[in-house]
Amino acid sequence: MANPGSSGYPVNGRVILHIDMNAFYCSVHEAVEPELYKGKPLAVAGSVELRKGIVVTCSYKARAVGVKTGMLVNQALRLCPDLVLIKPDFDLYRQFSRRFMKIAYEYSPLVEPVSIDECYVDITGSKIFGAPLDIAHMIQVRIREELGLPCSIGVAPNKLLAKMASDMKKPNGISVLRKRDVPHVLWPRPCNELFGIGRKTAEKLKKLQIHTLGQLAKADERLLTDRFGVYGAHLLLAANGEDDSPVNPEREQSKSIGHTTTLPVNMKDKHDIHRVFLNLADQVGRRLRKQGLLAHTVQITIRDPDMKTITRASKLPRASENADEFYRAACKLFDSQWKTGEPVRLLGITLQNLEAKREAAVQLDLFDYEKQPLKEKLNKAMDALRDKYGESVILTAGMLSDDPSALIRNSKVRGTSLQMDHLKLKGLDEE
DNA sequence: TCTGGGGTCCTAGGACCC
DNA sequence: TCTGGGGTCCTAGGACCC
Repeated sequence: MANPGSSGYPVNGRVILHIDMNAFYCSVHEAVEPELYKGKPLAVAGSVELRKGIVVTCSYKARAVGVKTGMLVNQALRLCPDLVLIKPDFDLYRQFSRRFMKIAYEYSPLVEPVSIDECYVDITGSKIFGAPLDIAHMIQVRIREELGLPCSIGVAPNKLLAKMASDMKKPNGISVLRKRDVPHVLWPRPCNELFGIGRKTAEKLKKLQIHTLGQLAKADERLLTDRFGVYGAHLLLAANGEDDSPVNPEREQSKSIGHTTTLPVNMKDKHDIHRVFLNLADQVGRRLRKQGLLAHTVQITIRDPDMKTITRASKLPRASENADEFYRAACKLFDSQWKTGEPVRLLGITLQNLEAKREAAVQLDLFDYEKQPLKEKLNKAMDALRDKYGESVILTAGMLSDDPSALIRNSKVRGTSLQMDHLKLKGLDEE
């Protein structure tokens, strides 16, 4: 930064924060139910009990004894016998995600959500709130006091360095990374520590005798572009700490909404498999409607027991928000692909090509003109019910079997099914 | 050791149209 | 009947991230 002086703001250039929530899922559970979880070694692990799951996130207490993300639950329990396992609750995480980003938004309108637990904030114009470090500190304190959640914040002249900075001190850290720090902080590190370089790219770089970020920063541009195309030029800039991409607050609309589930046991029966799709279609449909969107494309994912994964997609005749249309499209795709008797390990439905319902020119043909509004009302009624009473209040007929696939949806099914008729009637009357 | 579930972005080929 | 080239849409898969 060019002579930041006492203000901490550069004469030219930007000030970017990267806010990274620490052990987000576990921290949320700790904040919501401290009496159950506070100070204990925690792990959020996959929702399927009948198969060995893996650790999605774990608390720092668990990390201290060697538990890591991606580890098998069994293995984690051997390392940490008193590990508390928690099922993921993505609705809850999304709710807390919105709340911490709202706090950031009070300091600048330029907030870009990157994922559920991190965002960039461009505070170049936020001088009235104080120096960059003061703002970072205020945001961190407010997130801790108002939401009960820890976070790390990186302060830098661009997004890339802010992201690297927030990673340097966890939990509860605030780190500054300037351009001039790049040679001594970044360059000694291996390539895969740069955001955007994964295992595959790191391996390819190794073959070019490029092992550290310093070597990458000084590599021949021709060599990189020959090997990686446009991406090569980007790599060179990134290793030098250069990144001029803007903080883009216009990213709030999802590009896709999907659900996948690893089945409790490998499935071979078409009807069982279709039931799982009904379940998945119902869940993605509900999330789609919650966001006021329509989908043009339905994609299914099929994984076999050897982990070989394929996707198949098809475009709907017109944009839709109805689970039954997603369900039918998914089954059709599956049936056209699947050879009878082949075992399946995982199934998924992802809705793509999304469009805001408000802006959609909904084209109703004559035949559908009458029944369309009715279906919409029914969707609304069911969604309202579930907002009020929880996900498992209403189930479509196909989900009410005693086969294992019905349990994937929600383990609370059995507990609430008795109240179903009562709630169903009450909710519909209100509509 | 035998691998979850949520995403984004990019590439590439084939179909189709002009 | 054979020919070129550009553009768009759709689909499949790979790499990456959290």
